[in-house]
Amino acid sequence: MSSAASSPARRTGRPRSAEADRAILDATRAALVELGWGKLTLGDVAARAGVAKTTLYRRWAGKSELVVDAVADLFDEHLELPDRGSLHADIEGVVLQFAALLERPETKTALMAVVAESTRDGALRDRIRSAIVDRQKSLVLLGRERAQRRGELPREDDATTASRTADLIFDVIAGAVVHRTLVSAEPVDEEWARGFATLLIGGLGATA
Amino acid sequence: MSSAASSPARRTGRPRSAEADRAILDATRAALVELGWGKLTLGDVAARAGVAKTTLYRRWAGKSELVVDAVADLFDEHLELPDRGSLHADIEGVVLQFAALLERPETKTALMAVVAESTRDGALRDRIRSAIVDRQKSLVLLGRERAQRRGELPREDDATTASRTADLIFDVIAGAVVHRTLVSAEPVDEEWARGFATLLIGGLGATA
DNA sequence: GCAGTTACGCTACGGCTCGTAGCGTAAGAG
DNA sequence: CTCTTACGCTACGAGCCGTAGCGTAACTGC
Repeated sequence: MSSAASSPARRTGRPRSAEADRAILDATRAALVELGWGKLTLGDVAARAGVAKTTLYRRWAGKSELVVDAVADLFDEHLELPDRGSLHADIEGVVLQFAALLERPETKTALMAVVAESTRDGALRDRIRSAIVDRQKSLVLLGRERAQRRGELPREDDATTASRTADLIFDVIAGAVVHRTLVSAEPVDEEWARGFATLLIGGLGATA
Repeated sequence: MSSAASSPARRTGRPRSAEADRAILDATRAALVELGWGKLTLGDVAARAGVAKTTLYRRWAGKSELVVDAVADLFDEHLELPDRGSLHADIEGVVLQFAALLERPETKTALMAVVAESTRDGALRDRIRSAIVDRQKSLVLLGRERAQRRGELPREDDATTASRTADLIFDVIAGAVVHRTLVSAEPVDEEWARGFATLLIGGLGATA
């Protein structure tokens, strides 16, 4: 999760302070809330964390990488999806789950910014994918599996098309929530989630 | 469109050079392609445009405002939707239309960045809405109207719920395309557009 | 204990971008 | 021909970036 390379056997020398890691990530989130992405500076984060600026640069290559890790923690803690009994209710569940994370000021201001940076930085894009996107996606896959067990969705025969439609559905769900929240700047409340789930399950005909 | 205030009667003094406006916006798009949002500097844009930096600052308050206007021009020129005869085909049309704009390097790197900034700047959000989002939305509304004339969609009785579902559909379409392009970083080709249109019209059941 | 290794805090620095001020000049309006 | 506004140019203080150098702290293995 952090930038620390996967060095399972670091035998010698002074170990890196895990406390400093926590302090830096906490400070990053706090600075995001107060200043937003644009005015956030690494010097300020270091000062808030009570850490030298050099320490911060020894662990993260830049602003983007740091912020990805900082918000990834939130996705770790707040993503779970209880079984609500039906496909419709489960979709409402994922939607409200995503929305709750996106409405935090930390994530709201940070996510689009790092995605924007990632259009020119493949490594950053991979980091975002593994730290954030894939964790959202797992919720969608979980919901589909449940629906298949309930008989609400047919079991896929071909693995390729199954994966392709799963990608499609994920882009539709996550995209709609993100667009509603950040572009339209309207709240994703229960009413909206209900309407969206109805649309997704039944299609345009079902909205009438 | 530009930052020039709506002063219909500017009677006296030297008029602002429209040519400079064009040069600046062209230079901004070129710089976006070469450098991306993050490394784009206003001084560089001014130099490319053959214009003094002060001239640029007299017209735009900052990077975000300038970039919004620069990419808004592209949305002006490239958004239209020929009647393809059916709702399904028209949806594919909007999707490919959006995607073609989003796949340009200028817009790809710029749109998410300004949206990110807009989360802390209401004026910027309004500017994005009127310059970009509303123009996309008009395509969706046009497609719905056509479908209603063809009898593929029912005419709405209540204006309030009609507007609400239109907003929903717009967020779903635009959000899915944006997410597919920028987050999943996969191409929006005709195959994807076909699958998406099928999903949107028929719902999850129709994908089987 | 003691040497070896790595992380930390601190200071300082060149380089870049920002956004503005001041000045003389260019271009239309009346 | 004068008034008014825009332009190009230069210069500037301010802030942030990312790194280097140094002495100190923490932990490991002999």
